[in-house]
Amino acid sequence: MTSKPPKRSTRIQQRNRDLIMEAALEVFSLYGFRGSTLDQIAERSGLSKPNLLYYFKGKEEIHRLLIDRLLETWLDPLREISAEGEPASEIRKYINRKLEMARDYPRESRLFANEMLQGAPHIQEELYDLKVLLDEKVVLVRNWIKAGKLADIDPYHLFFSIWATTQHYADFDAQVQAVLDEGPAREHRFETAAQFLDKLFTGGLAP
Amino acid sequence: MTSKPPKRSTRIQQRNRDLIMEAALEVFSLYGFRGSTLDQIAERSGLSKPNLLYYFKGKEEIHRLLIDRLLETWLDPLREISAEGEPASEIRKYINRKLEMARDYPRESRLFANEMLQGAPHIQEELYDLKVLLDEKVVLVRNWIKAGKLADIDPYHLFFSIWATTQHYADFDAQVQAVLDEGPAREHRFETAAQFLDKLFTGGLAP
DNA sequence: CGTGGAATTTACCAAGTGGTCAAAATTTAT
DNA sequence: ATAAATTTTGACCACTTGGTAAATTCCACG
Repeated sequence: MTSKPPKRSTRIQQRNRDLIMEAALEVFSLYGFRGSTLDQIAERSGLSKPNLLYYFKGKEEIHRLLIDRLLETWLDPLREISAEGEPASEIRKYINRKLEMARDYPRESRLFANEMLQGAPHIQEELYDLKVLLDEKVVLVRNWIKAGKLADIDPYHLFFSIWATTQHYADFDAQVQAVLDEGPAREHRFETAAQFLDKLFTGGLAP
Repeated sequence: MTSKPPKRSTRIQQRNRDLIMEAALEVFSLYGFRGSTLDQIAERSGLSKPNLLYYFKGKEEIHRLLIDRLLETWLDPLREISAEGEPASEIRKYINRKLEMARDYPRESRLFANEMLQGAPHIQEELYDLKVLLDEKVVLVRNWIKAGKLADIDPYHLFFSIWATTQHYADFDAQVQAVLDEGPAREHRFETAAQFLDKLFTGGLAP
């Protein structure tokens, strides 16, 4: 009955868990769950395979923890959309934050995309949480529309289009880079994208 | 030196090759190249694994043929954008065709997405062909802008946004369906999407 | 028919896979 | 320093993987 002391994790545990998660993110985001191997993760992390499995129960657990960690921060920008702000600027802010995330965390975006492509087998619950939060914001947008502050568009598809256009720069980066000439066009693609999306949505959402 | 007669393929060959390609599309589009197995493809096609390999040299060849076939038709809508037509309606037509393809050929879209997520390792050449064609259309759009028929936006990113928003409904269908309430909203998602995208781009591209 | 090529199956690899286990090495606390 | 706890490794294992070879069945044709 005596519960053992909290057993706080040591420095080594912290470091190695981080190393593994980092390597796993790299691998899973590239090949998806089924296409990734523990050997790849082991090599990238600099640890041996049995050593990985000393820190995590198995491949599934590593993947699940990655997805959990991802979803935690993924929805932050959506949460921050505020009913108080000016509609146009709230949406612009949201687009910009999403675009920054695509730029700064492309692997997380690809991990998510991989999961979606496979039909989201591991995150049905989390998708429900997303729905609840989204429904809230949809009401908010509907009110903006009713108040004549936004064009009369379908809010769900508005969010779809924002997700699609911003995450595209992470998920399809290979295509984006292949198509843009090397040099400034390629290098400043995120700035140009920000400008373009700003114009597109500003014009497209004006009442 | 005597070249053998053309050796036209039999009915059985035709049928089985089709069966295999169909099954392979299903599997590859879900799991990507590394995550898919010949056994899965064999099972789905109703043939035995050695029988698959009687018709194709190996996993790589099947995948490559699928990608080749995909790219052949993938660019058709882009090719059809005409300098003669009205800018706004040409772009609207393009968006609608792309959306129809996402609806009718979601597996092809996901196959492409999988390839992109992994950095497009197998289709660097084809991406160059895409770039050539796209550059052509970019000039066209630039002329429309110069003529004052379109807002002054970056044409490359315009195409990125069209690709992203339309393919989203195939690639992220799991998310789209999870978020939309079951019933008409979910069932008519492509019609609603068409309406939304029409408004978004019409408004966003008006000069 | 029956026979020669086409199609299919059976029985296999060798390499790669996720995972286990006990022993060895190392770190930590006393 | 040394015992205890933690960390790491090497040797494995059962199963899956892409692929092969030979034997067998099927089938169109004279």
